Amino acid sequence: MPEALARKPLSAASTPVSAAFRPLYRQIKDLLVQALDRGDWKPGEAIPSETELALRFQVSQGTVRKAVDELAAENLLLRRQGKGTFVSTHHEARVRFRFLRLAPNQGEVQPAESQVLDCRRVRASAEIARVLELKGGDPVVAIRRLLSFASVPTVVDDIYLPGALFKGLSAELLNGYRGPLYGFFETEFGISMVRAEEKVRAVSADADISTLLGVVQDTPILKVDRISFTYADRPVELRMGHYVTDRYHYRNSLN
Amino acid sequence: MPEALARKPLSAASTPVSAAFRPLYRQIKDLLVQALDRGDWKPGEAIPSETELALRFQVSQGTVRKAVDELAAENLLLRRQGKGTFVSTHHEARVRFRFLRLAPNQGEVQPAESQVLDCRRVRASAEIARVLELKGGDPVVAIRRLLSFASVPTVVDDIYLPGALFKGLSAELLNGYRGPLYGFFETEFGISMVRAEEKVRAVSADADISTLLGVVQDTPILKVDRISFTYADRPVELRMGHYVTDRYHYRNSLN
DNA sequence: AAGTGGTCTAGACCACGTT
DNA sequence: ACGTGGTCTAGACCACTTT
Repeated sequence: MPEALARKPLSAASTPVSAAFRPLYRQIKDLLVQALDRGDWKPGEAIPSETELALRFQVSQGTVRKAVDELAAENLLLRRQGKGTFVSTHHEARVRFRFLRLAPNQGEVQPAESQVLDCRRVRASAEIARVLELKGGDPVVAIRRLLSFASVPTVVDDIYLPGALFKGLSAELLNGYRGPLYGFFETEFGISMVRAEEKVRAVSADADISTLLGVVQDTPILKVDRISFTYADRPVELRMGHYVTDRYHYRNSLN
Repeated sequence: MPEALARKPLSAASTPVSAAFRPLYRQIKDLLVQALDRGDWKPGEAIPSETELALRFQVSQGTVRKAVDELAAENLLLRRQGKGTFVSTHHEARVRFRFLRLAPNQGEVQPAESQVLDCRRVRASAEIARVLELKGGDPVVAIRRLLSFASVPTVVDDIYLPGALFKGLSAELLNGYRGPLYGFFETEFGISMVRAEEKVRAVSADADISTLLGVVQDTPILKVDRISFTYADRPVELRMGHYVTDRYHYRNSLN
């Protein structure tokens, strides 16, 4: 990790043009993200203490604090008073909750049962290549899975992953794993999902989907198209979800 | 505005039990929210400067800063370097964007044309009373409106408001107003929508809705049930939206 | 030049969890 | 008792906007 930071980036002598002014704490934030991206500290682990980081970067503790504050606000880090600051992991209900917006109309959230129906390696279509920032024809892993709650089929997900990042991924591996998919990706492939964008639409269930979900054809289905990003805002997953929303709904907060 | 703040709330002598420890900046934050709720400063106006507030509350500027930081993060306030800190208003595209999640599949966001179809005063059903924290039978304003983009009908909203807060609201008034509904509520009734919770489902268009939206019956419709809250987390609007999502989608970010 | 928010520092002390 | 994050302070200086 580099030590000396520019306190006056791009504004030394003649040009006080601060068009690209970048505060110290933001530079430190970037360095921390890079470290996370490199895997210097694994999900679930503690990062060095604030005083330690302050020493390392040669800035005051308050400056490190502000960088960490922002990363905690973005949910990349998790602060726990008295214990330390930890790398977020999908092996926590709290994080999982942010990525599964489906909630029951009544009662408590049930754990989902996941069943992988298909997992094959294919070549990226133009559309998928564009979204995942690959070249057309690049290898891609295509997964179809069914999520059930209390044995009621509720979600069919079609998932596309860059083949280069998920070598050796198979239906057997996936079905042998208990727990959230993103937790699996994290521990088995070192890929942390950090953020996602979703587009939600109402569509009709086609023959395929209606069969899998056990509903009559043309039942209204909530279609959720998701692009997930890892640390440096690199897209690493395209997911098309089909939700039955008679007993469940997609929850959202507007702030 | 009260001046003296408890620096050690509920933990004076014998019991250092900080079960209810409340930092200074949070107390100040609460005072600021109360002031906003009272309407001490109107949407769009500047609040006093940080140094002014620090003086007023008898704390350091940094403590005021932290309170304002949180309110800015929650979008109640808007900081503008060199100019001041302003009360958020729905008369800004930036704020409106947060509350209208519908975006076109292609092209830029168009301004919506709003047409109020109905506005009447009714008595709250048990369900509506529960959500709006009223008594069953309390007066409620019921509005039905149609949103169109480039003359294409796209959204039907059924809106319910507490009658006591929206006296004199009528279809004429509503239709005479250009701009976002929440901006209208803000300037005409002093009600600021600050936060909302939504539940999204896929349903079939019934006869009513399909006619209004110009689609065939049983077309899949995105149904968006929203509860909006004003400053002290008081619910002040129940809204049931019906979106046609062939050319538009509901966008969302997972962080 | 003056006023605003934004950054950075250094230090004191508190709350929380672990040893 | 110790180490962690959390709060609060006071002061210096920077960046941005307006006068």
